Amino acid sequence: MTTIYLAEDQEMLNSALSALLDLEDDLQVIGTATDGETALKQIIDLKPNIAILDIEMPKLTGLEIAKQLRIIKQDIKIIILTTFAQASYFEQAVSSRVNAYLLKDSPTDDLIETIQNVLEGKTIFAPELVTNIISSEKNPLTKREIDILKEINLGLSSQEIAQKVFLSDGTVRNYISSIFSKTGTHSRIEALNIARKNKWI
Amino acid sequence: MTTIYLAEDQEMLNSALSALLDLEDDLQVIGTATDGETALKQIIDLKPNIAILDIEMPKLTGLEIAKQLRIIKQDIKIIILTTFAQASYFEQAVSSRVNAYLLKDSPTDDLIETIQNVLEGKTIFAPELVTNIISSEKNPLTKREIDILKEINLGLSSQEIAQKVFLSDGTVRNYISSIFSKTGTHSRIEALNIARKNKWI
DNA sequence: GGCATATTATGACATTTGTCATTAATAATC
DNA sequence: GATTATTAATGACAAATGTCATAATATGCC
Repeated sequence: MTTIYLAEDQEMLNSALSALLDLEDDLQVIGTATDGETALKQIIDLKPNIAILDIEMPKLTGLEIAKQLRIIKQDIKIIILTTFAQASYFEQAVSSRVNAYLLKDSPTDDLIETIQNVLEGKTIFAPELVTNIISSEKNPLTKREIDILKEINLGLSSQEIAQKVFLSDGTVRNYISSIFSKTGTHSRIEALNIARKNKWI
Repeated sequence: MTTIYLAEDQEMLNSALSALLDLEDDLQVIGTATDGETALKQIIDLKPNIAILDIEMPKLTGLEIAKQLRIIKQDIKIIILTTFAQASYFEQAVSSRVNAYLLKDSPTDDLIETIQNVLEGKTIFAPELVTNIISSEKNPLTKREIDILKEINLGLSSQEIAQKVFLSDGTVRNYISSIFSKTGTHSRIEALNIARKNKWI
């Protein structure tokens, strides 16, 4: 009997998947969570054979959970299940030696098949990934620039940002200018659009 | 035997739910789709007792499907299943005499219970709706203003917008000024944030 | 030790943005 | 028929934004 832990923040999908997986007579879902923190604690506690992890969850992402589990060298197969074919996510998954990376854009049969394959020691990456991958540039912005871009995102003016982060108005404007040249843009909104597309903010 | 049609664009949830519903011995899923257009056609064709519809789908939203089905007076129970507790969605659902409105933030048991209740003629609205509803103001912007706001969203400058929509630069700036006063803001990014929150763009 | 990068700052400048008053032609509504 | 809302425009002005040159300090790296 293979034990499974499922972390997925959308309750409907969470309960539907756990019910379905439980129906397979060689699989048993021994726990589920809708946030990352609970998931990590319980996975360490319950020691399932397999963890199926969503990426975007409250408190802790699935990728961070995977990283932690590899650090403490827990013997577990990890399947990442996500909406996003984002290159940066994919790279993080590879570097955490995840056993499979599957898109929610696939049917449940694929998930069950993936579970079987992973159990046999195979590493599975969804074929759609190769074609649909959204290759985001690696972030060229410094910490300060990212901070300022986040304030821009809230709609603050240069002076408001200056006050909030304790810088001079001129300095803030210089940083913004630098953000523009690094993103190849000339306005706040363009820069925000690029940063959002690449998940820099 | 109750026949069900399921329209949900996320394949994983789509297949998980149809498998689960099919397990109930008084329910039968007679078709599913991942886009609204196909869904509407097949619902008219297959005449299921119940349609479970996601709102945000390609080509046609679940709410538009509901509206169409009411116009042609097809005898069908409609359950809207969505992530969003958006007041505007809710109102549209009510005006299309939808039989239930359920959040994906609920477990599958709730969905099955809702199906039973709807069959008995009850109208069900998720209790979380009442507490979590995101009350978006009704859109005070004119068509022209919305058009211009969409261009702003792309990061265009006043002049670029002027060229694109064949207006003078000054006129564009006047419209933007008007958008600000209607949204109670003083900058493009603030206005965009408000418009996004309220789903005006 | 030296080089590159990040952080912070100032001053100056052109351009853009946002505001306001004012005008005018169409619809749409009462 | 009068009133209101929408669309469109101009001119003028203050404020904000974006660009550039220049410079100082701090930190990490070869």
